[in-house]
Amino acid sequence: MLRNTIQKKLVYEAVVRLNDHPTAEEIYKEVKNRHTSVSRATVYRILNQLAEQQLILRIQVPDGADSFDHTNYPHYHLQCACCRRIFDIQKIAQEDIRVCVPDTKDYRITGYSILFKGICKQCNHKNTLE
Amino acid sequence: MLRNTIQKKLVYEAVVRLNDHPTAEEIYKEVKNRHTSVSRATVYRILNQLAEQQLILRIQVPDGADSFDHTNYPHYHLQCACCRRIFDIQKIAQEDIRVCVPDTKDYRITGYSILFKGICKQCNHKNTLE
DNA sequence: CCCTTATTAAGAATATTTACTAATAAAAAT
DNA sequence: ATTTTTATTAGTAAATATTCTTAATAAGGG
Repeated sequence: MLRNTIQKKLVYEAVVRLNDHPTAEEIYKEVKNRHTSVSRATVYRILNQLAEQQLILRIQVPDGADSFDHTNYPHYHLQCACCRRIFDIQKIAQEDIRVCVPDTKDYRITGYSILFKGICKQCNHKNTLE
Repeated sequence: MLRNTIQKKLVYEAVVRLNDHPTAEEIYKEVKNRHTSVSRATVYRILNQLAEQQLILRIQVPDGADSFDHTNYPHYHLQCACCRRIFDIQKIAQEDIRVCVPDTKDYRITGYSILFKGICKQCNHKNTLE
């Protein structure tokens, strides 16, 4: 059975506190600030465990380390091609991505991970010259 | 300007030949079979270049190396939770994932990458006990 | 309180990818 | 066709990201 440890509490709280889609390394540093002895491997293992339990969400990023997100409400993510950061974007509730693939008796679809690509608000406005 | 080299031809042909979503390492080995002197770094660089040109597609996989795919026709990908392999799944043409996020003047969406999770045909049938 | 065993710290190891450098070769210019 | 320019390459080192290993610790059931 899973045990509740100080380390798990610290990692989860760090993900919630850093609500800017932190990487494992950033979470490690944040945890380290409060509890110096925590090991990097422990943070990685706990992040995997929390993602497995769906208490947090793992975001695959094409160029670099995975990001993590506190899943408080359903939303998508956008990676800015310009500044490379990850942003939340709204979800239209009634639309579900699963309607985009046909039903079948062969395979079963249980979920998906999606990352939108584009230009964020700041970079978009910055590049508009006027 | 980009140059056409033997190495690029070999890498592209290997991706087309290995139509099973090979990793960079698998592509490297396939290329190596035909042209021993090709370097691993060259294969990685060319794969990045081809993906940039959208001649091939990069598939981000949560547990391991990226996969690549010869983009002959539009389709999605499914990773089997059981055997971990990547499979093609059909796309319903008239449905577009972009309708799932609202329009806005703030950010711009130029694309997305998606990976469905589930159970593939073989694993699904194998686990059905009868 | 004791026992079982999940969890941990620390660092080594692995996996994946990119950077570096001198040599090579594609294709533009002559 | 020859020269020139510079993108590309092989080979290796290095960087990055993550997991494994091991002995020690501690959570939580009995």
